[in-house]
Amino acid sequence: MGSPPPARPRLVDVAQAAGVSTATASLVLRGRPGPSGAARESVHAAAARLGYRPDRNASLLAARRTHLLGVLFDVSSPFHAELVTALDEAAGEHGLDLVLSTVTGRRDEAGAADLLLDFRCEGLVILGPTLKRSALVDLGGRCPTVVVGRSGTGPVTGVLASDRVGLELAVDHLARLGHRQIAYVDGPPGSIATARRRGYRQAMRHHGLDGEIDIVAGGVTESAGASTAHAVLGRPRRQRPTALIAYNDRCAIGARDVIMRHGIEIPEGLSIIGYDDSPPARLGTVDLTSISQDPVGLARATVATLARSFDGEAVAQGSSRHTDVVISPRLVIRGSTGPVSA
Amino acid sequence: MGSPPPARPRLVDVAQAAGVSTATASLVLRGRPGPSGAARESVHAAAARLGYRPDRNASLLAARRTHLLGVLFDVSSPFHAELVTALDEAAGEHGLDLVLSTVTGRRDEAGAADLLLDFRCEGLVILGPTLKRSALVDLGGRCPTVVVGRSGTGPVTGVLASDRVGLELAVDHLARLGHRQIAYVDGPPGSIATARRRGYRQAMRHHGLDGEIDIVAGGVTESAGASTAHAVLGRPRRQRPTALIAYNDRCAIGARDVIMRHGIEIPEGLSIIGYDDSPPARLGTVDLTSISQDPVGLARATVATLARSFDGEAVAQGSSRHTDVVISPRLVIRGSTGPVSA
DNA sequence: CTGAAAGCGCTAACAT
DNA sequence: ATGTTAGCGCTTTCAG
Repeated sequence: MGSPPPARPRLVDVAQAAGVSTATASLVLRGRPGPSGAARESVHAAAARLGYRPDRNASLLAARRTHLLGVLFDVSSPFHAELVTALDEAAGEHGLDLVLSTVTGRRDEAGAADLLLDFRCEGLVILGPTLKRSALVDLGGRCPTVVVGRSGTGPVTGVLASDRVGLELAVDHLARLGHRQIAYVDGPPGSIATARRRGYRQAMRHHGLDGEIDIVAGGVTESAGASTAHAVLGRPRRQRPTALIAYNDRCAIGARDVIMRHGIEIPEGLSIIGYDDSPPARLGTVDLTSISQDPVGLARATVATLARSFDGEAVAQGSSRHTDVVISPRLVIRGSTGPVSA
Repeated sequence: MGSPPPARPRLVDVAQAAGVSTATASLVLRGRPGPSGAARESVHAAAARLGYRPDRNASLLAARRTHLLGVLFDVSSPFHAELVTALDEAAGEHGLDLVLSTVTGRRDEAGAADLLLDFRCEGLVILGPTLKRSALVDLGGRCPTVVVGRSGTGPVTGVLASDRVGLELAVDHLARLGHRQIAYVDGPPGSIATARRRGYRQAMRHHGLDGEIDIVAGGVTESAGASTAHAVLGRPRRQRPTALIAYNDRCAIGARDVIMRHGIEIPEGLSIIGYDDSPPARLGTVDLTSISQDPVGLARATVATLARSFDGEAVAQGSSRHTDVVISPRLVIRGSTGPVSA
């Protein structure tokens, strides 16, 4: 199982071994200017020899800087997984580390956030749309906070990919392939679904397809998508769309399943576009064209926003409505979309 | 975005407001015996009034106890997600909290583990089989360590679900349904696949089905499963199995896809069992019978093992081979298995 | 350029 | 039962 902690070497030990004071050793190890040549070498040598690793907790207690970003996420979300990975990378470029916290049976979102605060994070990243607005504002009041994937409120900045642009990309792509009867499979009640639905309408109008606007009930899950597909396939032939844009990949995949079992080929008989570019969409067997929210872009923007807030001066807490950072999503073209059949 | 940290109240502040010493306040806040009645009340009141939250770092620096369990996991694994959730719950029951660390572009497994050690975790939980044996042994030497899902080595205890029992459950279930031609879809090279393959053989023999043992090449991914299915469907009818047990769910799902597209009904035409009871297996549209490694059971055993190691005396570092805790997996019956067709 | 010394916020002996 | 006093391991003035 493992031995009890075998007394880690401390800074004093390194200093002693290097024949300098702890002050000098500390400076050297953090690459601070001051100590020179001889000192640096012997300290580094000693540290390496002893296998020294600074005690993070002691450092931060003394320095009042933790270099920690707290991330509140949902372990079971693949999208969050990608974001976390990207955030870690981005954080690294700013000399920051991540502390992860997740909602579990014993801890709701507020509790998970408190845990992060207890670690004295310098910034908070909230993934996902489930935290209550009031809780968000509260967090924002205690610590620089960014919420990813939705608009910010009050002191909290939102970092998100534009749903309007996302749907524009999807509709453009399909229109270019000759589709006109492009239906949109709606999501669950909420601001994200609203934005996407609106984006769909707008994009259709841009293409002069006002008359073809066709919004069908859907949802978040595979089975919601399956129901939607049944509904659509139940229509008379002429009224069936030639392409479907779904609220998200899961919903698209559920629909795809039913459609294929109906003997309709994809994309020959029907084109499908999902949203999120999630791992299942990328499977060879699924191969779903999808809108990517560009997790790497979101992560970079998030960390940059946060870093700016503690490096520089406090961010202008301007009008409570325009504190968002909006990036563009990307269209990932795969095999589920093709030219409309003659 | 959020305000700069508004000077958290410290223990002194609480003590002062309550009119007691920091020592008393400290004891009260941690629910330690000593202070009584009057003191307790006023301290709690003061703490609540000031919104006091102890500084975790300072506490642990002083107490040399972090009450932290470090967990090294793969963010993109749904199975790990379940384990993390269950671990958190189990940790809570022992008064412990989790620190999560994951492999990313900038940090390999060793780096992620170092990060955990930097947080002064009292115990380490390694999920997943990818950490090198030598690295594992190294970690085990520095901190009580448990590896979940595979056998331990040297000082590291393994906590795992028995693959032998798992395959027994699967074969039993199918045999009870009348199946005899039960094929096993093999996994990738490695100890897990070896154990499952062996379990399959053994279970078949138990049922007197030695002659039916049928191991086909497979893999980890959906597309591996798809290839396997193609191979099996390419056989002459008589030689086709009536049931398939796959190395894991992903592989099972890939196979299922191909089989269904071949016009074969599941389970009427063929029964399928997966392994891991992963979220996709539970989808209504997939509904895959699967072997669950019982994440909750694994988590409980893991935390208990670790907790024992720092509460009690050092664990007997017995023979380096028998340091495993093995639990029983569970069979989760869904719609992908049924009686063999007459 | 380097060392001595004073904390960071808390806990734990040791006194009282 | 409560208060006083050292530290935990590090950073950081401030002298030398």
